[in-house]
Amino acid sequence: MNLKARRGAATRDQLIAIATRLFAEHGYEGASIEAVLQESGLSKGALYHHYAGKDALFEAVLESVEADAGAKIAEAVREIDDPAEALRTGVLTWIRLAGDPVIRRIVLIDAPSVLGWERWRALEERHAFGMLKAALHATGALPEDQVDLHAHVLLAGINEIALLVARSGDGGNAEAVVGELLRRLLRTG
Amino acid sequence: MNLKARRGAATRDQLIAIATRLFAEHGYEGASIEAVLQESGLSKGALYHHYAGKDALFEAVLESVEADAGAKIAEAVREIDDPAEALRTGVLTWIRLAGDPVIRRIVLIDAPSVLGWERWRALEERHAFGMLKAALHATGALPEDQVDLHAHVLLAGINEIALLVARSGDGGNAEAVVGELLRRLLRTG
DNA sequence: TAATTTTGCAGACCGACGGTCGGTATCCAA
DNA sequence: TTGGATACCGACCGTCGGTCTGCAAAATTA
Repeated sequence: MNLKARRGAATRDQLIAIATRLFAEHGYEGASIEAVLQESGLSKGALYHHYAGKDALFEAVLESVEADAGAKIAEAVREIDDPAEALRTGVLTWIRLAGDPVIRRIVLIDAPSVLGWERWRALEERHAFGMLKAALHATGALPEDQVDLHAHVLLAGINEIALLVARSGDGGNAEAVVGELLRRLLRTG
Repeated sequence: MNLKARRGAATRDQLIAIATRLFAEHGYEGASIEAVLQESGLSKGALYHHYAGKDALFEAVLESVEADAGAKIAEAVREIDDPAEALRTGVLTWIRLAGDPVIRRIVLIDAPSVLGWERWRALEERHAFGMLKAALHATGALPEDQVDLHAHVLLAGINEIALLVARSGDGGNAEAVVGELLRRLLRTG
């Protein structure tokens, strides 16, 4: 079970790569399965052998995109010891990554609508949201039972800022704004 | 120009009402134009005479839903003099309204994906976001040039809370959380 | 090595859907 | 009265997501 498995994995990778591009460019609705097949040179049978449907393909794309972003953030934070500083850097990295339409369109805009809020939340729990919660927890600035809620509010605010930054191109200002936002939300008082 | 105009308006109202229900129940993708026509007893010609396409119908639905919510919030705040208290009440009313799937699914989940972020923002500016900005401004708690940004972050956080409340059903806790959130975000320091 | 099963993939086919278009009836305005 | 605009009808079309049968090659078993 090796040659065939490798071929299958390669096919999946190819489909994910192409679908990621098309979903980011045209949105979920605007990107057609047939376009993915045409670009990949594969057949419908191949795609539906690996993915149950268009939404499953989208979910796989989302998973891959988030995993990628997560790795980059982990890398950016790797050598930072101070939890508060790590949190700040991680958030700013995330905002910078959201400059890429792949993140913006797929993760921030289309995902909740395509997967439904519940499935979307479950997936986020394993990625951006999970990381943020862990980082928040590490700072120790919040009571244990408030971490989850604050993470929600904070992530929502961060994502909104990311969209604003992407639109205005004013990346420089984001730093100050995020710093201020964190200070306000984390102040235990 | 009266009987015809009235008939047209009535037809539009009917389409909006039915489409609102179906969009809320099945989401934008899951709700078919044909289902709307079947329930209304109208023809395709009628619908496409009034609306340019499915997304235009959705936008009209969204407009109507937001206008409705806006009116309810305005009503809830009408006799409150203290701006800070009005802000708090308005926000809590909005969260309560988001208990309705019509608001949740259409406004909070599907809208950005269907309209695209830009068109969505422009529409929000005339409704929830506009009201919030005005309310924030009235409190005088923020420097003029920070109102817009804070309104974005605040609305994003509020909407997230609304979704959480809707899921957990824990409406009682929302009050305290929102109060705390407002206090933190508006504290000028 | 031979037989059998499983896996990866092909592509014809289908129903549903969003959207178009020519046509008709009714109302209003000149 | 008549010309044009408005509201609406419904047949038709292309596209899209999804299904199904079939097949060759690899893996497994005998």
